[in-house]
Amino acid sequence: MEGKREEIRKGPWKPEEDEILINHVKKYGPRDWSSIRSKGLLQRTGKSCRLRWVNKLRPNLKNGCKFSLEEERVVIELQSQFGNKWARIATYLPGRTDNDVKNFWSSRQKRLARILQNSNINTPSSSSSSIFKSHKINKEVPGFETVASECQIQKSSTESQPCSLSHINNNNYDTIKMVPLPDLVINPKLMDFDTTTDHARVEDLQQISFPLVPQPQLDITFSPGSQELLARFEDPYFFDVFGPVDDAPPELAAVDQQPFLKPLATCCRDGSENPDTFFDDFPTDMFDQIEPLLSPSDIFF
DNA sequence: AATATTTGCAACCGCACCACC
DNA sequence: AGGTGGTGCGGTTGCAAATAT
Repeated sequence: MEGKREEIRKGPWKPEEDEILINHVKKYGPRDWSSIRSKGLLQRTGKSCRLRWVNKLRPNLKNGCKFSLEEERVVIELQSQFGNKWARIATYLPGRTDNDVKNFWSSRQKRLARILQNSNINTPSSSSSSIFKSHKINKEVPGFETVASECQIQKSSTESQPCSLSHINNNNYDTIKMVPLPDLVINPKLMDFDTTTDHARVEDLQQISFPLVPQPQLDITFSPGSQELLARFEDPYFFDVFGPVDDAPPELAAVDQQPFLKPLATCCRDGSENPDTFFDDFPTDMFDQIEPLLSPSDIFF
């Protein structure tokens, strides 16, 4: 029937459709998307064609390749500057689309939220995997809408010390910038974790890179929620979540000569090496009862 | 090994903006 | 000035793959 022929196709693209789209772009350039359908080449909307081209078919895309450390750093920094302007942020990342950046950020937010979640259930027994049993984060999770202060710790010295927030502050790190938000959220750059133990290791802390995200230094007035979480840093059991660190290896002393940022590797379709991200070693069940992270832009702009 | 759960990503939707008529 | 179509953007959803139990 005639109506049937006019039906608009949705869903995953077939290779044949991709080919038609590519040929169209070769002939006419990446424009006139609607004409693809009006010419009967594809039963896709112009919008759908454009999206397919921009996100998957365009040359030089880094499809199927994890964000490198440098890319992560750029996204974090630009997101703090521009907010959720994914298209704009993507222009700073060759081979990445706004969709890539958006998806990356979304995943990151969930991970961060879960880290925080775990930190919220901090009891001596809380590090058991049963308590850490993970769940998909969604809007049904109580408190999901609320967020918090961001705690950013910058490393500058490397003395091996028993670790609590105060120790980090006094001995291992020069500054702790607290950015007031409704609740408290730990900056992802804060810690890396031993996947076999659910524990953060001091050596990991020492090697984490700390992108310099420009943020205003503010007088701190914590919300009750933030104060509560901050108090947990002083709680002797707090690091049951992040792991014991007072048995840090002596070789830590040598770490301070290491660059903060690991060398970058190029990433790509050809399968070349891509460095692990900060989150690679996070146990998947680290976060629970999450609260989402507000972007700095939500707070300052 | 089978099943359940989580994660990452591709694609869609609704809205906004702009150019053209 | 207002209507229409094309395009771009950000948010959301659904599904397949990966991972956990």
